[in-house]
Amino acid sequence: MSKIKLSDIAATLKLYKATISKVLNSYPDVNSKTRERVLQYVKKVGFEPDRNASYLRTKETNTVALILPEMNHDFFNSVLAGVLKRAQQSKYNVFVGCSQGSVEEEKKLISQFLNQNVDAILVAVTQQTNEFKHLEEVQKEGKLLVMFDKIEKIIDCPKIIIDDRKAAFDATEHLILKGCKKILHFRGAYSPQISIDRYLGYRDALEKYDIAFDTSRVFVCENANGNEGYYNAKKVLDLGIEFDGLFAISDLTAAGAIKLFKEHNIKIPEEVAVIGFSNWRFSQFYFPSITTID
Amino acid sequence: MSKIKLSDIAATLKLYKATISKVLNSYPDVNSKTRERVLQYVKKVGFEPDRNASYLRTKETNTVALILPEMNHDFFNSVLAGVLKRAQQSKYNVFVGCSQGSVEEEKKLISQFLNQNVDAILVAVTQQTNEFKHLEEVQKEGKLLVMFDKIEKIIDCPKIIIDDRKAAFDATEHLILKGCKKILHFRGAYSPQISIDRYLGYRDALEKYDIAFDTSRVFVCENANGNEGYYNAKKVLDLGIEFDGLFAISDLTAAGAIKLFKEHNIKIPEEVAVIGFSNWRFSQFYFPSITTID
DNA sequence: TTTTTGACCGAAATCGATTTCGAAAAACTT
DNA sequence: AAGTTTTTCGAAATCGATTTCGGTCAAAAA
Repeated sequence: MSKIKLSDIAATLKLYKATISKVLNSYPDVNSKTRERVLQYVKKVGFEPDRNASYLRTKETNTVALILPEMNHDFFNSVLAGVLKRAQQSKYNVFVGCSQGSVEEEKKLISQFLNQNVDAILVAVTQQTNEFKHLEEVQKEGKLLVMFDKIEKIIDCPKIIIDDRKAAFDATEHLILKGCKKILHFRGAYSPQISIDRYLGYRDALEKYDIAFDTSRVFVCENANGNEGYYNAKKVLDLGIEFDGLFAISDLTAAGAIKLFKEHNIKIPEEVAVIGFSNWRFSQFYFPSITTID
Repeated sequence: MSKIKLSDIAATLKLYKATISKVLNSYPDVNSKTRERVLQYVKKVGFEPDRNASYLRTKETNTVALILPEMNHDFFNSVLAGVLKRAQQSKYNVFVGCSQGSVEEEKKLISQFLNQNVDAILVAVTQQTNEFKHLEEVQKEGKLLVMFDKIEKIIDCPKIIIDDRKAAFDATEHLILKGCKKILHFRGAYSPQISIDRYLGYRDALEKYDIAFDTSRVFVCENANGNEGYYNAKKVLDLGIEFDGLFAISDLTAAGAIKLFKEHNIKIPEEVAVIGFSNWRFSQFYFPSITTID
């Protein structure tokens, strides 16, 4: 039971397929009466031109690709949900790929998507991405490239990021206004722009309120996960470092730290106020709720 | 800068494009020497046939579509991650769609994906899906249909589900073995098979250990979200119902309930042991950790 | 009445691959 | 050496749409 096609319609309407196509693509050179006749019949049988066939002439597929560095991450999940919703409204279809933090996978995905002739590629590059040939390739083939979250400044294309420095400043200021003086910072890895910016925002806030910056209060969480939060919190206690606040690079890191604090009967937020980053959905079900940057 | 194509390769190698194509599709009627020559050159320039063009003759697109009823849900997220990973290994590309719990969206998505000529559609139907024409349409067009999680028994196709009844039995049994006698059950809506099965598993366990089943200990969470867990827990307290355990339809529901219990200084797990369902990743960072069914 | 214009539609080329079929060349039989 | 089979490759059709271009016919202009 194969699908109905342009020539079938042309045959039953005693027209040529070119005419049908012209109606569907609103060319002017077709009589309004036959136009109506075609439109009615097309609607009746629910015909839609085969997208893959159309591509050959138009070079448009009405598809976009979204490449995420990881799954099971509320931020990327929200992005995905948003992209899907918007695409659906415009009858676009969305390919999704996960690079799993690997540049090699990222390259493979981009190459595959280009081969599939997507109209655009939206990508949040991995932490490790330090070459750009595969990204430039997208533009060379005349496809739209859009970067978000983790970006490459070298590439000239639309980019979507948040003002991490400002947000981190706000988060730290929030703790300061609550009375914290000795604020820990669990930062991300050294190279990504986002962890640098959040670190700088943290320092900006300390500076504004004349709080001395103390290197020993900053800990690195390479992957910004829960375990790192847990173990860095343990390190803080082991080292006997004084603290009354914590600004963590992510909610997951914050949650890990909170878990350890609770195990040591450290009261939150009385003894230590904690703020995370990203508003992962589950935050609201902590008790006490984690404060977070949305 | 347009992509290299079959005829370009044929031209430089002084062969006809048919021959190149035959090499790539391992037809037997091509001399092993010219085969080598072609393969080498193809590898050198990194040529891959245009998938959309190939489709016209082969009717295969090397794409599949995955339709999820909701985003931001760890189970579906894991499914997505798994599908993407497996697809990537086989050089398949994956379209993703979200029906947002609406049958209409589900229909639109299926129609769009069929129009895009995907090779297969994997779908977890919505709660509300009660007609099947759009699902049968997939099979009518000769595409593979696979259902998972929420399924329709009427449709004859591969289906992937977990043994909810057994899992719920195990969860409840776990609580009983910990000493619980008055176990609450926050169940899902009435109609979906999964919430029925989990409810039955709960009763199976009570029966096995000769614990009287008490209707008043069962509460319905239509959407199995955190708020419902919270408010049903409040209802339990307001009604003065005795309890020492809770088996919740989902971890989110469990988390909501735990939040309320903590607000009332009810100790977990000393006064009430809680078990959820699904092993959402964040569970492990609760303190105490939520017990859950993976 | 003849010519010109413009509206409308069809014939055919085209996109980039795949696949069938037939021809030429090589290899093998008698 | 003539006939037969096999190997190897090219010519052309094909998939389902889009798009260009030219032809027909009626209406308007001369």
